[in-house]
Amino acid sequence: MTVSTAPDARGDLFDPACPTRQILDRLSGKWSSMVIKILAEEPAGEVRFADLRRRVPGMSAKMAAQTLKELERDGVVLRRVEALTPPRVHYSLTPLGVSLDAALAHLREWAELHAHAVDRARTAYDRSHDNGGTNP
Amino acid sequence: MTVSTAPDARGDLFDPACPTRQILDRLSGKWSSMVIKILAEEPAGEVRFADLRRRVPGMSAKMAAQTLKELERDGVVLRRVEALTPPRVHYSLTPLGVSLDAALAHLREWAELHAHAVDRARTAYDRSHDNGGTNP
DNA sequence: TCCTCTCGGTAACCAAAAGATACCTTGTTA
DNA sequence: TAACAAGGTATCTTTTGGTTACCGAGAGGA
Repeated sequence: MTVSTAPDARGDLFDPACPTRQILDRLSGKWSSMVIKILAEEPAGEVRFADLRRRVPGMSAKMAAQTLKELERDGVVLRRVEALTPPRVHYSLTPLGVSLDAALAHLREWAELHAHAVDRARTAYDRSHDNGGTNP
Repeated sequence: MTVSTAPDARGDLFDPACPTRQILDRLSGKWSSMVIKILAEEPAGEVRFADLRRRVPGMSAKMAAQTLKELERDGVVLRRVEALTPPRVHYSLTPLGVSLDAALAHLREWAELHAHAVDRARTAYDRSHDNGGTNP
């Protein structure tokens, strides 16, 4: 069951047949896709908390914890705790997470391929709309 | 802080100047992907403003206008105005937009395929973390 | 011994952005 | 007169992300 007919549970989910919104909502976080990419690129598969933070410059501890918690809740990331005295926490992608990264890779590819086109379109739009020359 | 003036930010997703990140940021809007999907699925190719709003329940007029403007600026959406007395505005995907929709389709496919898995993971997580388990 | 640092977070507070709601325009039609 | 068409603007609230401080244990240096 994907929906429990609760329109006001999380804003307004209108189309139950379109889970794209929910998935993109997860991905819409500032750090989610980056964390997924880091975990996907790790040869050992596992990355420790502080290590992850070092690899994503600018991500605060709070955002790291929050992002990882969300991804763990979605079943995309696995959290493994070593109960040592300084507790070590390792994060890795689940198989689900690996497949998500593969899907995400298509979007990354598109972005890299068409970044220049988007940039050109933006420049042209700004020039023609934002009093670029027809306003003495 | 972070080195934001990296010349080869094109391959570095973790640089804010990376175009891939900007694209993903643009898509992270609440309505962008939905609008793209609506436009992509339209057989006639063009959708009118009020028509689009009717197909996306919950999207306010302001957000519709704002989202469409952003997408138009990115060169993904084309805006055609019929200068009638009640002005008719038609929106359609550009070829760039069509290719973006194709990339997005992979993510949609993933979402539809794994929506139940994500949902299950969430339920399990909530049950074991929130208050379902052992709460001392 | 004391001071500090590390690790994996959490809690409180704060700024900014996103989004929603309400009201406005302009001209025609019912 | 009201409604519709396609928005614009203004204000409000919610969400998001960032900063700082803190915890509780262990380890290292002075």
